[in-house]
Amino acid sequence: MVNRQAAARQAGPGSEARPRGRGRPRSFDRETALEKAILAFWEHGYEGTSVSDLTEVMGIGAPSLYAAFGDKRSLFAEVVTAYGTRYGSFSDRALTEERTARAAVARMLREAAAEYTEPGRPHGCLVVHAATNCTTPEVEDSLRERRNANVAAIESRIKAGVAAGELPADVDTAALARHTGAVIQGMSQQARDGATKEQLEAVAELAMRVWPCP
Amino acid sequence: MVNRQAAARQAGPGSEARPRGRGRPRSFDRETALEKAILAFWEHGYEGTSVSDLTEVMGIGAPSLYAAFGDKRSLFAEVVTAYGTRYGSFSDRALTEERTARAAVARMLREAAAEYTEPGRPHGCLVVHAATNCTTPEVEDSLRERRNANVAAIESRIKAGVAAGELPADVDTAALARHTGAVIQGMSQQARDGATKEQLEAVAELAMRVWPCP
DNA sequence: TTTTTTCTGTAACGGCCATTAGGGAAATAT
DNA sequence: ATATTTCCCTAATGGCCGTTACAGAAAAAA
Repeated sequence: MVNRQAAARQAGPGSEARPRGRGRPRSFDRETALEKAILAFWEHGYEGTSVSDLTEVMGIGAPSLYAAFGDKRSLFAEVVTAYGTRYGSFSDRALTEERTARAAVARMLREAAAEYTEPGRPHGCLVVHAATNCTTPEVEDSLRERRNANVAAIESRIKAGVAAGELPADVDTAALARHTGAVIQGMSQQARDGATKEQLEAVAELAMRVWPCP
Repeated sequence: MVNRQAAARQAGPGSEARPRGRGRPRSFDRETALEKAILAFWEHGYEGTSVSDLTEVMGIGAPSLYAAFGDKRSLFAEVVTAYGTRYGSFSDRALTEERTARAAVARMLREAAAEYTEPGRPHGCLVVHAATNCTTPEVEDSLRERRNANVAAIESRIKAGVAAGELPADVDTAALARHTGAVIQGMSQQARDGATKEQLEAVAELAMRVWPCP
């Protein structure tokens, strides 16, 4: 019986290159299914997305899901990682590619305004919203650690800026970093609550006024 | 059978004064039970708190809960209202009691840092976190409306400040208000993620730098 | 072709969810 | 005292949860 598209036999790009096994190959593209799972978890959160929801949007049966991704927890873990590389990388890029700490943070905030309101996909940030009030503490903690790591990365970039002489030596790097993290997370919440790209860009621009004069 | 404390016969203070009915009075204090429900929903969110959890912390059976508060939805609605008056009123007080818009917002942010990290109770704001990724859209929307109403109240106070000549007439009141809302919501998230009162106060103080010089 | 391996679909598992029916207990009113 | 009203406890409801046994289909290897 072939009631679903039997496309992409060869295990889509980016999948762990299995040694071309002997049996029947899976009939769905793993990466495409993972993308659907990302969107579902992004929009409805970890507990708001049932396995039933997942099998529906991924277009596969429950046994196929468990065979390809393990249980719900490990699928979510993979989703979070893939989200980071596919949708959350703007943050790291801003921090590494800009010449000054100030420019890095300004770009990070400006791009967040666009990313969090991009049409055709869920608003806001998966890492901020997908595991709030989670019955499974490990899941909630995993995203909390990512958020705190993000703040730490911002502080580390700011410290580098201070070391480079861009900023006064007495600047409170920890407070500046936490402020940036709070603004980003607040922008994500605002995006979920209906704020537009332009409104968030105005917030981002305002937030940069806390920096010492350039 | 009397296995629970039979205190507070007279329907606690603040309860809707029933006409002193004829039958057996309820054996628990409604306000105390409601307070326990507030704490439970505050910490674990609407869907993260089961009716089973509620009956346990409230110290009553499920039928008593349904008789006294209606179903889970209406209990949550009452919880949100009571939370607003018992724990969330600092915001309105700051907006109405201070002489200038700037002082009002500064106090609001400063007090949020303390409220959101108060020991002995859940961190952060119930309105921000208790209905994220909710399977019941009405519940999620009800808190969203409260958040947006809060931003609107801030903007209204800022506009009054402009009208009073405290601020330049060309200030972007909407952006300033949304920025304040985003910072508060971000502070709430940071409090949930482990930030201390002092760290949040530093964020609040930084955030006030976006205001035009006083 | 036959054999072997893996995937897929059906259907079920126990467990927790929110909610409530029903009977007996408790307290007031008479 | 009895009658009346209301509450509380036990236990159950149907429904969805995440997960998996099982059987058969499909494709590769021999």
